[in-house]
Amino acid sequence: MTEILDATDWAILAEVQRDGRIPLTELGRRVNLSASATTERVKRLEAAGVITGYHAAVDLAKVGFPVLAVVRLKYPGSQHQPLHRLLDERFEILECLRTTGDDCYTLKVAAASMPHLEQLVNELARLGSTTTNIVYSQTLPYRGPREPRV
Amino acid sequence: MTEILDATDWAILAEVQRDGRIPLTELGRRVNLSASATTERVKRLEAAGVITGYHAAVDLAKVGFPVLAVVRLKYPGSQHQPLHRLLDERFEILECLRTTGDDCYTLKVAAASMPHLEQLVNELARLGSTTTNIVYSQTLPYRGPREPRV
DNA sequence: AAAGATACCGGCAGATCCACGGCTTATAGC
DNA sequence: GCTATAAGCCGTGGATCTGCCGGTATCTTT
Repeated sequence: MTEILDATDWAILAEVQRDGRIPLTELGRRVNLSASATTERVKRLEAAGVITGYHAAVDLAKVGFPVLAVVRLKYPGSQHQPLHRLLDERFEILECLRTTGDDCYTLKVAAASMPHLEQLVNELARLGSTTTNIVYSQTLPYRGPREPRV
Repeated sequence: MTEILDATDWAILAEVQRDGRIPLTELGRRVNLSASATTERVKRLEAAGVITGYHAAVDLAKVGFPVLAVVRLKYPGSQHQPLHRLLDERFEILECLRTTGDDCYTLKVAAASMPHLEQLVNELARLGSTTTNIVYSQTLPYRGPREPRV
């Protein structure tokens, strides 16, 4: 892996990010490559760690978590174990980013109801001071990276 | 669709969220179902919109975006078109949530370098006042929902 | 008790994946 | 200029998986 991606690699990434289950022959058709050449490209991208996996996306509301919130957590000391334990226990915490700035962590939390969210925030508030924002809507659902303009 | 998920459905969701390319026969083996029964379950989940798609995950740093930041945007008026145009144009914006609270939008932004991030924040700052936090690390990368404790 | 609905299983035809060897092009060294 | 090596691509064939079919067991409905 020359650590550089050409236009074909980016085209492959765009397709598999859009549809992770696209057959290799169809993928090859879209990027103008044979199926076997496409296979080699994909395997190389996987082996290099560029593609880290394939995952199904699940509608949170449809599985009983209609409430989504962003919680920022300001940590007084440097005790990280309690947070990690909470991440292990509370599956309602979907994502956790450690950031610069006044708030050390930014969390994405799913809840079944407002009381449920309140309870989750209470648990987080035992670790530090929290700031909670409810998500109205995903204006832009997560999308992966694209090829930069040249 | 009875609009309710049983334990087997949740087991299927857990597996396909972990590995979106798992063959149906192997999936069936893991959830103690035949391949055809598994197929029907998965199709039902897809048709009901519970599973919204399958996507490859890409390592941002490996494709040239080592800098990740959370930008909160406070919007003075209610002009949403400029933001939507920016979302269409700037693929470096990976996600955008509209939230309650002082800051109307929370964005996740990927950049190739600090100057690049600065430029992106400058563009966002033309729309409103911004608060930017650089992401040190993904303490917990996004994980999907799990079955609630009963 | 019979009819219907639901969920499951097994089997088969067709599609897909995967590993192999051969072909072409690019590069380096002599 | 020529050869050796490597990288990338292609086509093929066997193994696997998927999609569709009918059949069975359980539960509900009438």
